[in-house]
Amino acid sequence: MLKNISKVKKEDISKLMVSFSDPFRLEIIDLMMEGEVCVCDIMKLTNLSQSRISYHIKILKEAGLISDRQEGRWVYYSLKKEALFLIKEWITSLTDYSSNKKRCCE
Amino acid sequence: MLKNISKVKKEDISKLMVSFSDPFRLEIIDLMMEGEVCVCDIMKLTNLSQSRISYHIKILKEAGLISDRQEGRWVYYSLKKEALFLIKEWITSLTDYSSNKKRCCE
DNA sequence: ATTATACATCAAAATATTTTGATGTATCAA
DNA sequence: TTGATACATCAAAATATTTTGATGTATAAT
Repeated sequence: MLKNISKVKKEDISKLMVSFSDPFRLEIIDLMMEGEVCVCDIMKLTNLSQSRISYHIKILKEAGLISDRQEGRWVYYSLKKEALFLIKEWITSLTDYSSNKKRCCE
Repeated sequence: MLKNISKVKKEDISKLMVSFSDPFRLEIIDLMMEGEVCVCDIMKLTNLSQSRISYHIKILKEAGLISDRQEGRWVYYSLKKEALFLIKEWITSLTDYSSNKKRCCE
């Protein structure tokens, strides 16, 4: 059995994937595609409460998907390209290496 | 605001991402990279119980990540390349379009 | 100093997911 | 037709995640 073909660690992938597994987090990620956003931006553009947004932001941050930059009272969040590439690399290894092998005899 | 740049639907992505968000499902997916596996294979190669595996398989199937093929008493599961490519397309749109734009004035 | 803003954090409640063990169904072999 | 195997499904319990509303902290404006 070939296993762990990709160099990317499964625990890292799992955590990153959790980021994408919630529709509200996907919304937030979508907003971040435009560039930096603060919690107040997200509040304006979605109907999520402040603490709810902070909670999801925390998940994204702990997964390593976003970085933050404080400027006065504002904290600007943005997607980390390296994390995006890590996922891309992993999913590429999935598509590249996954075989169509049938069970037997063909 | 540019939004939903990728043609891929957010609900589809979210469901597919849920597939990857559990470490046991990642294990199962990993095994499927070799080709078709049945529940009994997964039982042998992991220490998960039969019903537990069936549960996770169901999640993967409902997300559209895997397909099944029955052969006598066995059901063989395998990754659907189309689903993998869908995810790849989506993550590519994320990396391609996400900007490094700072908040203002630069 | 006082007040307002931006956000984090907390504990409790609400909700969702996962696990377990039991039971059900279909296929096959004896 | 009886028994074994492979797997699905179910309900209950266990566990984890998410939401809410309140409170805390830092920054900045008055």
